[in-house]
Amino acid sequence: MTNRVSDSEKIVLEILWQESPLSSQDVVQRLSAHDWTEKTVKTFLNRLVKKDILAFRKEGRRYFYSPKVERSEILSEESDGFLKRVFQGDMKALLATFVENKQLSSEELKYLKDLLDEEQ
Amino acid sequence: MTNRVSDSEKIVLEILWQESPLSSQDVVQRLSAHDWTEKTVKTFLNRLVKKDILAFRKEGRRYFYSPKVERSEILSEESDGFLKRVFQGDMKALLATFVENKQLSSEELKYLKDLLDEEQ
DNA sequence: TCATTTCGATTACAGACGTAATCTTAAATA
DNA sequence: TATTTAAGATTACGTCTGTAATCGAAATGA
Repeated sequence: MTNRVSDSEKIVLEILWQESPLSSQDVVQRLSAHDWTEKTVKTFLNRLVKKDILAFRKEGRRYFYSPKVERSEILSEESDGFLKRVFQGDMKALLATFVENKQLSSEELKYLKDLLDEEQ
Repeated sequence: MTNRVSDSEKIVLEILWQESPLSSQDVVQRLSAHDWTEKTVKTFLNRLVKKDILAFRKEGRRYFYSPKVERSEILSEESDGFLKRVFQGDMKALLATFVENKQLSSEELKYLKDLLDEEQ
C-alpha cells in the first residue's frame, strides 16, 4: 500500500538496487550521466526515505542508503498497474502490442518461447 | 510528439474510441459507473481538446467529440514509454515479469505462442 | 421579451513531480 | 576554540493531474 515511486525516483532507486548501501555522494557520482545537480539527486533520496522505500544508516554526518523493497516487487507492481491502466487488464492485448510493435530479435523470441515452455 | 494523455483522460478517450462522435452528455452517461460529476468529465474532454487529442464538431451549442488519434497509436506510445521507463528498454526482462507474474491462463499462453510463431 | 436552463470556457485548488536553492547544524580544520 | 564546510532538512516554485465550481453566453420556455 506504500506510496508509489516516481520515474525519477526510480532511476535513483535503480542505482541502489545495483549496489548498496551507498552514500548520497556515491549515488550522485553514479548518476553523473543524468544531468541532475547534486541537490536534485538528494531531493529524490529524501523523498524515497519519506516514502519508506529507502532506509539509511548514519555514519558521522553521512547517510548510507539501502532499498527497503525488492526491485522485483516494484517492477511487478508497476507492471500490474500498467496492465490495468492502459490495457484494462487485457493481457493478450498487452502482449500483442509489445510483440508486434517491438520487432523482437530472434534471441528475444527464443528466450520468450523457452519461458513459455517452462510455464508448462 | 503529441502531448500526452493522463490516466483519467484515457478513460474518457476509451469511450470515444468505442464510438464517436459523441456529445459530452453521451460521454458522461457512458461513464456513469465512474463516480465523476458531469463537470469532471467535461474538464477531461476540454483538456483532451486542448492537447489536440480530440476534435469536435459544433451543432447548435453542443459539441460532438471524436478522437484524432488511433487507439493503437496511444497504446504503442505508452508501451514504449513503459518499457523504457520501468525496464530500461530491456524487453526480455519486461516479458519475463509479465509472464512469470501474471499466471497466464493456458489460453493466453497458447495465444502468445502463436503470436511468436507468426513473428517467424 | 424576460427568466431560466444548459452549454462550453475559465478558474480553483490541493497533491505529486521535476528541479533546484536556502537553511541548520554537526563535523572538520585552522 | 573559532571558523569554514558540507550533509541532510526544509522551502520553493512551476507544471500536471484529479476533482470540481463558477462564469458568460446562447437557447429555450413562459
